[in-house]
Amino acid sequence: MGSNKKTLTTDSALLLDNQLCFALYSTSLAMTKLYKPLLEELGLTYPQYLVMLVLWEQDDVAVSELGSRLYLDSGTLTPLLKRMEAAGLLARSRSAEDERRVNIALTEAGRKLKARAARIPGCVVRAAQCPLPELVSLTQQVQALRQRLTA
Amino acid sequence: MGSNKKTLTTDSALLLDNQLCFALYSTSLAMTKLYKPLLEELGLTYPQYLVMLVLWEQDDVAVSELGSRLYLDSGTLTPLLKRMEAAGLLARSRSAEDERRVNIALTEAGRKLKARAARIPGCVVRAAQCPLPELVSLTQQVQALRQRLTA
DNA sequence: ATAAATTAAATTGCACACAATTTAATTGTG
DNA sequence: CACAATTAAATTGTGTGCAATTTAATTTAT
Repeated sequence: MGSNKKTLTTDSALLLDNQLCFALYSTSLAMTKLYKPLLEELGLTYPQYLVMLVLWEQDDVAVSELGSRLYLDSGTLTPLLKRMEAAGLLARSRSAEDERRVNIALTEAGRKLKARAARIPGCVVRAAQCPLPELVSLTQQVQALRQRLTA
Repeated sequence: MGSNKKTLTTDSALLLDNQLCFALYSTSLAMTKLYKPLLEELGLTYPQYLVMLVLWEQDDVAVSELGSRLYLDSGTLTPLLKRMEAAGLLARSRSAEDERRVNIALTEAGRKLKARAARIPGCVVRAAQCPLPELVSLTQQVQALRQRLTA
């Protein structure tokens, strides 16, 4: 009985649909697909949109600052920011005080894009077909989990 | 006042930390990083581990079946499965009944790997520092969201 | 029965993610 | 002051994800 129970437990722990990690992974990818057509109108990919969210909150930040807000490293951000610079959304410039740092600042076109992005959150909430309080609660639970995982 | 309220609402809707999508995205990436050292011992990447979870539940499935279980397409799965075949974990073979299909079957080494993977869920739950019932509840909420998004 | 439509994988091309390394600048220590 | 340690970006290489297309097999409709 004892070993039988252990086997059952082990098996159920390896079931795909019992995995929180897979729920997060597949739902995050589904979210990205939902954003895709909305962001295509703005000429942004989903990670680029995240960069814009940071910059619309606080312009002129270092790459490392973007990285700590988004949990991404320079290996991801450097090429991504170069593409966004080529698209005319932002400018990359070495900091004068600390030559190691590269500051990222929105261009006028980048700032203006915020107005066109304003409708996106509403579209997403509608697609989620879920009461706003539940979405807020779910967001907080997932953030709390992230905090424990990155601690 | 009316336009002021609208502006405030729009702004808060674009705050990074109010985005469920970003919570899911960043937490999913954090989860993947948590798995990385555990899976490295087994010679698996995280998406490859997901393939193994499916195959340990049901061996000998078509690529399309894997895709619908994992919400991934052949563009992702084909090269991934070729790497797993090269690693000796599974075999790819054209179906006799339907020559369009490619069946994926575990090798003996692939089946045996399940025993070594058995300890992984426990490690992850421990790292999440979260009561099991809460993890189960969160999993179900995220799955429900995925269902609404993919509907 | 056969042409058109559909389906299943594979392929191609692009954009992430990230570990590991490199380069360059700054900080800390004796 | 010199020099080791640290820090910030960039680079390199591997492995996803996915849209769009291609190839080949099967199904459907006529």
